[in-house]
Amino acid sequence: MNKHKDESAIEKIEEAKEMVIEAIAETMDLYGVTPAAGRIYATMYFEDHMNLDEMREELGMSKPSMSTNVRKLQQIDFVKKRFQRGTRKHTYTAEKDFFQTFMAYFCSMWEREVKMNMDAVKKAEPILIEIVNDETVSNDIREEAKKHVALLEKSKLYYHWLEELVESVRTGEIYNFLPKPEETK
Amino acid sequence: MNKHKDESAIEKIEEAKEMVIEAIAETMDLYGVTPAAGRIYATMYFEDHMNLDEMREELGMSKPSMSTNVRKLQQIDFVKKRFQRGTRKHTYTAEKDFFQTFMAYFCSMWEREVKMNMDAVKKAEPILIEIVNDETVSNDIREEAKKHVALLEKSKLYYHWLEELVESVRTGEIYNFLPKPEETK
DNA sequence: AAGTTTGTTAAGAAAAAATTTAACGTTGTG
DNA sequence: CACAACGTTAAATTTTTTCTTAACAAACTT
Repeated sequence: MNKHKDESAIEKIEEAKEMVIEAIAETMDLYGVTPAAGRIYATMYFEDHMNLDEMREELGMSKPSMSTNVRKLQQIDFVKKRFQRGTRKHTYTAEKDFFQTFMAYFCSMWEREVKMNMDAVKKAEPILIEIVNDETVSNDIREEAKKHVALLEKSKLYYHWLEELVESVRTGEIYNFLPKPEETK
Repeated sequence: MNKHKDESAIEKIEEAKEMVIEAIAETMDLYGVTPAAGRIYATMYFEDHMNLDEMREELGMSKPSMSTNVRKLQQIDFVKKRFQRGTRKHTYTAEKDFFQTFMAYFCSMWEREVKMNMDAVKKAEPILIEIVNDETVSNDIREEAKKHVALLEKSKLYYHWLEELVESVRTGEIYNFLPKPEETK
């Protein structure tokens, strides 16, 4: 229990953390955030809770930059605000369960994809179908419209499947098919 | 079959296509490409095949811009180069099967996430474990290291799960659990 | 073999995004 | 009630990314 040993140990812990932090930050572009936001999340990942000033100090960013980045992380449910009465100094906690972050992010993105594209398809398809059924229009044009309708029909199958994927992730049903691995004790 | 009718029909087809193109382009940020690249893909989606000049004309972009954007789309397997002997004018086809694009993109991204983070964990964890087992180090420091080890252990469970998800998407096994919807005929 | 067409690379310009400093509102504190 | 602390917004700067013009290399044509 000598002081020198302790200092060296602390250094090693920082080194180990830094490796993981860098990896997380680098792969977090998949979740649509900048490396800076990734670093913030990864830093919080190793802490129970932090406030903006602690993060600013740790990462050397300005306060507004922290503020906006943390908000982005909250929007994708990677970070939650911890409620604390009697003080204005908010603290934040990182979601440390990656199953949770996976679900939150991809479900919301996939849902958005389904909604936006299905909305467009629902508006576009009737227009095309009307042309297909209009016998006063040249055949080759009607054929083209028909091809497009077939394409949209096929795309709808995918969007429905994606909807079901979202549902099974949300409910946890997917873990019946792909069980979470056991913790080796 | 009069000319006026045909012209109006062509206009309507363009209008319908435009709706879908816009939606696809807008949601394609999920796949890490710019709106411009999204527009290119979405435009090709309605065509059998196109060459760079046709796209440039359609979208009013410069040739180098087309070239780089199409390359990006090829990298994520949304677009394939069509082999054609005897001419230098390459033509490209969009992958129209969204199940395919889903698989190509997410599997490759998830694999990258697993690899990078697992590599980091494999390097960082032994360092932490050494500290945990070092009895000459203060208890509170060892406790901290222990907490981090537990965190990394938990993350490994997720990465293993993600690996299996990739595998089941690649093999198509996932469709046993979540069948592709039937085409309504 | 010279000329033309096609696609890519290089360099510069334009556009977009992120970051910082400064100012502001809000809320707890003395 | 005035002051201080905290977080957000606004405006301006810097940085990064994207796009365009221009020059280039490769390969087909005649």
